[in-house]
Amino acid sequence: MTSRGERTRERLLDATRRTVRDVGYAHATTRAIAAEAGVTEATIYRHFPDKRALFFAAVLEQSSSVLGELAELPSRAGHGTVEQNLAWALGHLATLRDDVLPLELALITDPQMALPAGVPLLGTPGSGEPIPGPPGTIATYLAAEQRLGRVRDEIDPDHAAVVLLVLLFGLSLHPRTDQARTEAIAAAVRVVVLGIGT
Amino acid sequence: MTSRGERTRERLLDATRRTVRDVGYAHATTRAIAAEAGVTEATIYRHFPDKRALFFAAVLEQSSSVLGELAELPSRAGHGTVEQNLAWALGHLATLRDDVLPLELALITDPQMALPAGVPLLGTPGSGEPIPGPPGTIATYLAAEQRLGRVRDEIDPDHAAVVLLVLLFGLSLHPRTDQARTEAIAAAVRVVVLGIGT
Amino acid sequence: MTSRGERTRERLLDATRRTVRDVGYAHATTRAIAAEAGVTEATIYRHFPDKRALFFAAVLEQSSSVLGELAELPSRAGHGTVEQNLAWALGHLATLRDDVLPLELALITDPQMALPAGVPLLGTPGSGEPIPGPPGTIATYLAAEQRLGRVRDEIDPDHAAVVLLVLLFGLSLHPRTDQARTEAIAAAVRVVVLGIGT
Amino acid sequence: MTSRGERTRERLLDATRRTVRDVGYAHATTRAIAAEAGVTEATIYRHFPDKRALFFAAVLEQSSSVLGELAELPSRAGHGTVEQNLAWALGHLATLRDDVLPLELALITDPQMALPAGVPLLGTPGSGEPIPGPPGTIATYLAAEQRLGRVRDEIDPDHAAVVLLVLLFGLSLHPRTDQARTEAIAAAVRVVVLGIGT
DNA sequence: GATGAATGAGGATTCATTCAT
DNA sequence: GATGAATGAATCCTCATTCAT
Repeated sequence: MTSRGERTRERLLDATRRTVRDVGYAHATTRAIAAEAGVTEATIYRHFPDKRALFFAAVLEQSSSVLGELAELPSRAGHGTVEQNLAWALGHLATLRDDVLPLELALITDPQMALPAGVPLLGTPGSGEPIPGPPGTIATYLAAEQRLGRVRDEIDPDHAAVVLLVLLFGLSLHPRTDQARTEAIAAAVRVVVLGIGT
Repeated sequence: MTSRGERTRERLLDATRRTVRDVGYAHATTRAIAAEAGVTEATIYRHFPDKRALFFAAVLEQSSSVLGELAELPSRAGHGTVEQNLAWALGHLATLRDDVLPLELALITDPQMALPAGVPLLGTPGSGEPIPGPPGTIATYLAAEQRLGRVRDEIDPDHAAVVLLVLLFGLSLHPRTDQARTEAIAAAVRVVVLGIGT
Repeated sequence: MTSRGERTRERLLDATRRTVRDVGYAHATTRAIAAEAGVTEATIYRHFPDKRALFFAAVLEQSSSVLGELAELPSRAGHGTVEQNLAWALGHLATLRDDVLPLELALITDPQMALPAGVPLLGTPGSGEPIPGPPGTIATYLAAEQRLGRVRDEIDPDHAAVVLLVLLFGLSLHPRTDQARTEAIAAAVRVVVLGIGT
Repeated sequence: MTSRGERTRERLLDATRRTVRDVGYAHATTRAIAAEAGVTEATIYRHFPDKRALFFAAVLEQSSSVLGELAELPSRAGHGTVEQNLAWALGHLATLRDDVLPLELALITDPQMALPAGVPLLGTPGSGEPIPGPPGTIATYLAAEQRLGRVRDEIDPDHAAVVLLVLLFGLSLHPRTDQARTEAIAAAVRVVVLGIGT
């Protein structure tokens, strides 16, 4: 039985995501968010220490559920086709991107906006250690498929994972219907799996 | 002979790009830009109707020169390897991205910030008409290579072009040294050209 | 047998004095005080109608005990030296000042903050009627000493009392250790008793 | 020929002093000051980096002229009576106090409000080095009189100077007419010069 | 008796923009 | 052609206070 505070907090997180989606990060002011949530600006500050914390919470909450499901990707190695599995994974992540992208962009764009530990959605390959988050999960999957002979030996799983995620990232920037996006993702995945060259 | 006004205008455009690069779009205020250019804020409004116009001008000016050089890509079809040509094209575009990306992101992120006609840096495939700007140029090149049998028949040049550009876009988000970036681009292009699958 | 309410009230008064002393009047918010007392802000309003009332109570409570002891000063006339007696009185009042000064200053400084009747810590001489509070007590003492020939005839006891209190007030503004303060008071009293001139 | 900016700056400083005097430091908001000066709040920030700077400027400007005149006090040693000279000096400083006191109190009261170097109106004796500002000037004067035999040998000039200033400080807290204040100062000075004891 | 949640009014500060000079 | 001065609107955030539980 969620208390009143719980519910307000949730309403604020929802309102934050909605507002950012609708008017863009730059115009997602505390005023706008409070109005969208049907509370006063001051209420925001009863639940979050400041605006940044509100935004991060809005992202993290949304991320964790999606990322949880993504974790099963490596166990799909050997089942279905590589193309299907990757399309499934990226399609999955795409739903996350819609809510998370604007903030991610703000994080990337704004040097003042430092990340709190965690949330490495894009990740950096080549650093040696196992990469956490989506890049790592996808790389692990690709390595598994490589062992099964369903992915070329020349491919570096880490690099390929980043290619795929970056692809998704870019595709997310084009607003589309869900239907169209699924297809766009499928097409892009096919290009990467097949390769362009003969 | 460039008049004083010309020179001031140029200084403002430079200052705009520099400021956005350094402090991020969100903090690229008229004050900061004017200071960087060594003029007063009021001077901005002598040369541009408002802040948006200043930013668009800053992007367009930078773009046109780079895009001009890109135009020769299709004529490279059949010469060198496909991988080399694509790496060259993307490497070329990457220099542009550095100056232009933050603003592009702002444009994409901020609904209030509508594009003035033109400047389709990413482009949308599947709309039928010939696509202008980089996506079109790359698609044209890929189609030419396809006719020469150096690109698979199953590939849709428009889709593939977007994949490549989006890839570049994503890679631009990871700040790196020029050296490292060139390699990252090369690696990504190889993945796409070879394909992941066996 | 102090009830829970009594104890909470006392904790609030303590917390108020402590908070004002530590962070200054301007930053002694209801939030800070409640936190210091280990209760919720709302609890304050269960015990006091508003913030002003809390502050006044915090001062009055502290004052009354000290002022009670000061009342015996006049009866010291003729005993010890004048200098000793005055140093004792001012030293006594100094302990009060520490807790009360910041609020006194706020009262003096802030026109909106009207005094509730009573609490005339400094008092105004020359108004004819017997002066209540410390100024009156000290004036009474000085008059008694005057009659005993231990204080000059030319001295107006009322004026001299204010001089002494104002002195104390001023000395209180310099934060010092207890030790150092006692000495400072003694030195100041000596100056006033001896006189500067030859 | 004072420029428009000069005049506005002056108006702001005036408005600051007036506002603090009228509504107290706590209620001297940027809004109130701007209104009093007949400008917008934003105008304040064209002339001063922040509120603190505005307040300090308002004090310093007022102080410097008065303090300049005080500098001639030591040269009065030997002329007139000690009592007259001290009354003149304190009377002089009193005019300053009216404008400066509320801010001084704020400075003293608010731990967060650090002084920018300078403006040591009260000063701390006993630190050995020559004391700057009013305390130092008065101490210098007293020492000079001491050498002339017009001030007791037992008196420590530094301590006595602080006593006098602190006296003034305290007296300033009682709002009075100029007439009444001059008399109060004279009476207080007489008490200190004569001494209470026989 | 006390709390957690909510709020309205107001705080200092910044921004893009205008205009007289 | 450029500037110094000014502004209105908006920003994030805080405070004293209220009320249902």
